[in-house]
Amino acid sequence: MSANPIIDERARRVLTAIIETYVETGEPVGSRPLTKKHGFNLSPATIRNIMADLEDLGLLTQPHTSAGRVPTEKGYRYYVDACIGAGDAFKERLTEETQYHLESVRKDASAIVQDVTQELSRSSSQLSVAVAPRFLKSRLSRVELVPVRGATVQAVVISEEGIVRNMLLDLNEPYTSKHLRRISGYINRHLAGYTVREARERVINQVLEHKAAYDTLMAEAMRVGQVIMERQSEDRIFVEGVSEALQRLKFRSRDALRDLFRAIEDKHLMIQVFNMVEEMESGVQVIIGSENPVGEMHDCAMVASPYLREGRVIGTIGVIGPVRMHYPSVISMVDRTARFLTRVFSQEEGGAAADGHIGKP
Amino acid sequence: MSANPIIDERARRVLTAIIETYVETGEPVGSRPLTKKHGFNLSPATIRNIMADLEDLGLLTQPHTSAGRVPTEKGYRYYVDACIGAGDAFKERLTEETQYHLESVRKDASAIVQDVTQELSRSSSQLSVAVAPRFLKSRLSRVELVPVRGATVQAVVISEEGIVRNMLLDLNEPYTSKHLRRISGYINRHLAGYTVREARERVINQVLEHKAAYDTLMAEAMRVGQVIMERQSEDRIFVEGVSEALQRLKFRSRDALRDLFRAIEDKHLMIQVFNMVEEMESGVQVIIGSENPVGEMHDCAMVASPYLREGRVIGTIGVIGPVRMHYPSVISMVDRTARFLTRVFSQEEGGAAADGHIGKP
DNA sequence: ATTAGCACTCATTCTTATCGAGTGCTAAAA
DNA sequence: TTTTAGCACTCGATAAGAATGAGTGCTAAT
Repeated sequence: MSANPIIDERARRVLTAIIETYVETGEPVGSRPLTKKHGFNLSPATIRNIMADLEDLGLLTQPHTSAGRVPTEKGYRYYVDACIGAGDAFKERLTEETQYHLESVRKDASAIVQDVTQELSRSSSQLSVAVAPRFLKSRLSRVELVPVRGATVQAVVISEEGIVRNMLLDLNEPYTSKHLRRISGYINRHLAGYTVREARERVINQVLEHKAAYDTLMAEAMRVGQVIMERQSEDRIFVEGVSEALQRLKFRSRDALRDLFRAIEDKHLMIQVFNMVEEMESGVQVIIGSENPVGEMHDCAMVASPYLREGRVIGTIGVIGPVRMHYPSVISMVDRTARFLTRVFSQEEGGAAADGHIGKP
Repeated sequence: MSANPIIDERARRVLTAIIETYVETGEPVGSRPLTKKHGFNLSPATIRNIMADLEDLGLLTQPHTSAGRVPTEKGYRYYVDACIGAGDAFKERLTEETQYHLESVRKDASAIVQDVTQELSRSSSQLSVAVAPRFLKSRLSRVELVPVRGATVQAVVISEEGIVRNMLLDLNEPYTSKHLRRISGYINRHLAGYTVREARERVINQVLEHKAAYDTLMAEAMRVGQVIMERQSEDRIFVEGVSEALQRLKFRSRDALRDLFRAIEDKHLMIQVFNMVEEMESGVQVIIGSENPVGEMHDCAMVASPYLREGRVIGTIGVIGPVRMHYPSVISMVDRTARFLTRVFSQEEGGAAADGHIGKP
């Protein structure tokens, strides 16, 4: 990860300096100004030679013959991989605020992620996106059915970690409370303790076994169980900080910007990207420009990290920003944020999944 | 509403023609092209005279001395008030699709509004916003408490219309299911049948009466009731169609665009605007440019309409677009959409508030 | 009351010239 | 062998001028 052997230390320092001043100014950086600002003990001419080498390696380009140098995507990639020291001065700042916001009012799992996403967008001044925790690997603890009216019931689904999801669903016919308890009883008996994935299989087996449903309630229970399982695995995506994004993301054309948002609004595309991040598994991932599988996102970079519960990935959070962004600080913020979510979802004491602390006066 | 006496019929026709071609082309419209396209039996010179009159009235301007005319905000206002016939050819189109989408999968109240907002954004190709139904005037039917873990419970709140809301909350201490039933029993006994507003008062009175809470459960119940009431009145705002908006909303500066989104992301400001719409009460409202109380929205227009349940306003839905927008069609779409929501929330049969029809194969 | 004609205005577009930051290359210095 | 100084060259960006043409206002004729 650290020492990339292609170029020597000096060239690396130059590359870093170029990228960092380019990120700052947004303008192609020339050799003379670079020597002024940075304390290299080298003349512009020497810098130019190094620049030429870096250009041969494909890490820099010139927009036109007589302009300064601009980093290429490959250049950013190299910079991110090899030039950013692990320990930087950007690590403070985030956590206190975030924690503060979360501690003050308790939320359910999705709301926590949404809040944190918003927080991340604010602190990074960037568009921020996340997928809500998925409970595919979470173990079901209990299901309660609350009659609403007619054949409609509200299902309250609780995982072993005390994470709650709600869904409205229609039964085949109105049942009495007593019958509803029977139905949820069936479900709890057969599915409690299993992950959503396992439970789904069990439901299917049960349905097959009891094809000629000997008990209407049992059949209803199985059907309800199935719907619940299907809904459980649905993904929910949060997008926060549109206004921040508008400020930062300068695009070739306005249409490109619109296409980006179209892509972001398209669940499937985002899921695709998030999956990519999760497959890597090793903390913060940086996806630069055309590395992104989604074409509409070729003009921007994404910094994202999965967050875990008990060692398993349950979701992803990250930011989308211009390729020309301040990676060290953003990477650090995303890392912190993902770790924070991991901590929240892993801590055992029940508070993490509650919404609405009744204030004691 | 219809006949505004300031200008005569012919001038009105000219104004309408100018605004409509301007909306179409986006360029100042001159006298000669206007006579070509439209079948006025008048020469350019005459049109110019009429234009000059309209300019004196403040309904038109010229960007510079020798350009065509452009409508002023006042011009749009006059056009909207006096020139748009009530019946137009734009009334078809929306309803079928929307209904289709809603009928296929059932949702809870907020989700319905969110879906419809998205639909409105798509069909109008505009940024679309809405406030979720507020139940301040809705009557409470029942509250159920489902234990989650420890002292955390999930409250399922059901209104008399079968509309459901969920919230997690922490009790003072863990209670058994039996005790929880007692607590919800108290709440249901004291608050069922009252509107949120009335219930809130009752809670306060109850608390005062039983200051030296003779029953812990009772005290807990009252506290829970209070929290539920407070949460019930919270507003939730939906914003859909950012990508559409980016396409349409051309702004003086990009900063102005960002400011607009900042304003939209600011709940309080949006609520302020929505309140304005609701106070008018008479169907679709058009807020043009600087008529908007929110400064950041001076560069765009908003077309919005409250939606009702049983004659009472419970929320608002609308679109935000450029001042230069095709008002007749947008007004019609917003109107249709609001009426649709009104119908959905007013229809008695229980389906409208259900989420998750269990498909019969 | 309407229209034709004409002089005038002024944003837009195109051309041309200038400027200057920055490079590459070569030859000298270290 | 590496670094530096010097110089010619490139090319975007800016500015100034000239031509274009759509559109108006005004006046006089219909």
